[in-house]
Amino acid sequence: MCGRYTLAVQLDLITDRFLLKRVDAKEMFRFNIAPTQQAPVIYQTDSGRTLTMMRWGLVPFWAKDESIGNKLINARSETLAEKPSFKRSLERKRCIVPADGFYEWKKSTDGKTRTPMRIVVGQGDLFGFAGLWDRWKSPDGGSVESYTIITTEPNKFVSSIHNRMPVILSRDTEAQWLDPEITDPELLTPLLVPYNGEMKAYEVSTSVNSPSNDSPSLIEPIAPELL
DNA sequence: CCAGACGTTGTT
DNA sequence: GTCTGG
DNA sequence: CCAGACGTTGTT
DNA sequence: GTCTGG
Repeated sequence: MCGRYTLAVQLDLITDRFLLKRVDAKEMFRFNIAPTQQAPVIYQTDSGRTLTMMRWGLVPFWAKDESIGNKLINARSETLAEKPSFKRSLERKRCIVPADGFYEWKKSTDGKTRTPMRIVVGQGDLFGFAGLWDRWKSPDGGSVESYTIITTEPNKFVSSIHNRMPVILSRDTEAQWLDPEITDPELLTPLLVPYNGEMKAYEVSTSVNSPSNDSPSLIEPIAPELL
């Protein structure tokens, strides 16, 4: 599944790649985005595609407190249309989560050790995860925007590393995913399929294990060869 | 009817 | 072992 | 996802 | 808010 990812690119590149109309975020380079942290998310507004910072871990609008978000960091594509926590966001609050890589921990055959791998698309291209978001009003009057990343079964490449993978939207389905006119789950879930383009993966340092680490060295290959 | 949960991954 | 926090 | 805590009474 | 279980 997807519990860590990277976004180490210039904001201009994100703006160009996703045709953004508004950018409500500062320049940043992230090498270890972890649940509960703030990260950039793209969603559709009246004025066009907007990028804004949200908390990773969905807090549905009806939640009594924020803590439910700690559990809702992923949503299974196979069932999200039926889940109370995701159903409404699927219809009305879909988003794209920009990234340039994600981490999966590959278990050794004996199951005793887990090796972090960084997986990238193409030649390390910028891409978008399929996500859902929501806005939660806190008792003190503030509001919290949060998101979750949708998962699916792995494609052939990722299956050698892990048994789930995040949904990476193909470029030509991104507009449909963000289109507010589309609200029928039957039209949306077919977009949530395993990525079918080229991917690469390489081993990285276990320094990535700790969410408090976030430096360029985390994405350096520690083994000389790409898979 | 009301009360209580609302999730995933991974492991067994 | 299981839950919480980042 | 992984890391780190997991508790109470009482005192500062 | 909405669904499931008692």
